Order: sequence, then C-alpha cells, then structure tokens
Amino acid sequence: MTHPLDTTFAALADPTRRMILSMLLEDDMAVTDVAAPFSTSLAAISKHLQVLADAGLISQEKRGRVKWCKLEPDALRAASVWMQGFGQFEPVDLDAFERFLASDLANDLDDTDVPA
Amino acid sequence: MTHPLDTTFAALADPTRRMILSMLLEDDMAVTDVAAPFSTSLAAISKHLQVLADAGLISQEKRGRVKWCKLEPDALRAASVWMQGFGQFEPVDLDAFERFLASDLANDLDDTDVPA
DNA sequence: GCAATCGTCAACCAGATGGTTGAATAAGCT
DNA sequence: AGCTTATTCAACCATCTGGTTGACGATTGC
Repeated sequence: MTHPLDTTFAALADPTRRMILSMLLEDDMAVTDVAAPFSTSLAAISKHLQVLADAGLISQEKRGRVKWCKLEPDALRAASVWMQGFGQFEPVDLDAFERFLASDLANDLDDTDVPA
Repeated sequence: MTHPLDTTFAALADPTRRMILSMLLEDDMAVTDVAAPFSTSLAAISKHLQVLADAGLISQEKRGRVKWCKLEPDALRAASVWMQGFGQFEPVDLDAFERFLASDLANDLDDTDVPA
C-alpha cells in the first residue's frame, strides 16, 4: 500500500530515532541501553525501535532476555538514491557527517542526561 | 525548536509531496498546474506546497495572480549528507533515479488522472 | 521457588496530519 | 464594472503520532 520511501523518510523525521541510529553506528545495543540516555520512557523508545525496524533501518534479534538492535544501513540506500537524483550532491563527506552527529548530541537530547 | 532535518524528512515522507518535487524537476509550475494530475482538492495541494516551502524544498514566487513553484534542491543536501554518513552509498546514479520516478508515476498517483 | 530484570502490550491522551467543503481575497479579461 | 481564474483561509473531520502509566510474559540468577 504505502511506498517504502514513505516509511523510511517518516522514520528519519524524528530526532530521537535519528539519534538512535547514530548510537547504533558505533555498536549493536540492547533496548534498555538504547533508552538510557533519553529522558523518555522505555516503552516510548521501544516503540521508536519498532518504527525503525518496520522501516528496515535496524534489525532486532532476541538473545536470551535481551533484544539486540543492529543498524541496517542498506535501507537508506533507496532513499539516498532518490535524494541524489535532485542534485549533484557532493560525494560522501564523512567530516560533514561527524559535524552533524556532534550537533545532534548537543541539541537533540533533552537537557538532562546528555552523555559526555 | 525542531531540527531542520525533522521538517525535511517529514516533508519527504509523503508520496504526493515527493511526486510534486519530481514534477518540479522538469520545470517551474503554477499551483493549479501542480494540482492538475492529482485527484485531491486544490486546497490539499496548496497545503502540501506550503509544507514543502516550509522545509525549504521549494520556493514560491507570486507573479500576477499565479504563484510559481520552484524546486530548491539545496535543501536536500543536508539530509543527503546525513544519510550518506551511514554507509558507502554508490555515487549519484541517475538511472536508478529515473527508475524511481517511473515507478512513482505508476504507483503513487491515484488510479484516476494518471498522465501519459 | 522467588525476586529482579528485559521488553512489550493495552489503554489512554494531546497534538499533528491530510483530507474535505465553502467562503474569501486577489488579479486578470472583456 | 462584472465575470472568471488563481489561490488561500477557516472550520471541520478521521486518523496517525509520540508520549504516558500500569500490568504482563519471559528470562535470568540466587
């Protein structure tokens, strides 16, 4: 029914979810650990993770009683191709990306519990 | 308050709005002409255009009684940089983009009034 | 067995979103 | 001036979203 890009972009439209993706860039994480830096409830984060999983941006594997979340960057490829069609964007610029992550850490989290 | 990427991705999450952007790739258009291929009301399209303008994805200039809509692909650059940070995506692939547009034309519009 | 931990489910709430219709504003045409 | 075209505004509606809280099933460890 709905186009895959709908769910991809909708998932990316939330700062909490983008932050989660950034966190998962470093390593796989359990749900509780993903939720730790946020001031919202665990249930809310669990829902965010479900949205990300539905969009294919992460995968979740339950081992024992902990559910591990893993980044699945392939799901971004279609969206990336779509966007790049609109302009001759510069090739991968990891420095710009790092700057984004830094500013996300500074701005997106609630002013409590911001990790150092 | 809200991160610029929030509005960018949210604007891109709607198939009607993505279609509008694709249409504006070819040329600037008046609001009425943008609305023509869709089965939704003109007012709805006008709102969509406002969302796109708020996200900076298009600009609107009123000349006489018609308001011209112009694609502003620069607004996609920040989002593109963000996404590319998550993987080594292939460089600009215009063929893949054309395929996307073709499938959008086939799938996204309501089954009425699909332009040939 | 029993308590603690991990995570989801269910019900609920406030606010945003996408759509409609009809009236209103603005600019051109004759 | 008066009709027509272009676009938005206002009110309304149904649905989605992101959040909460409390109960619940499942797993682990003592």
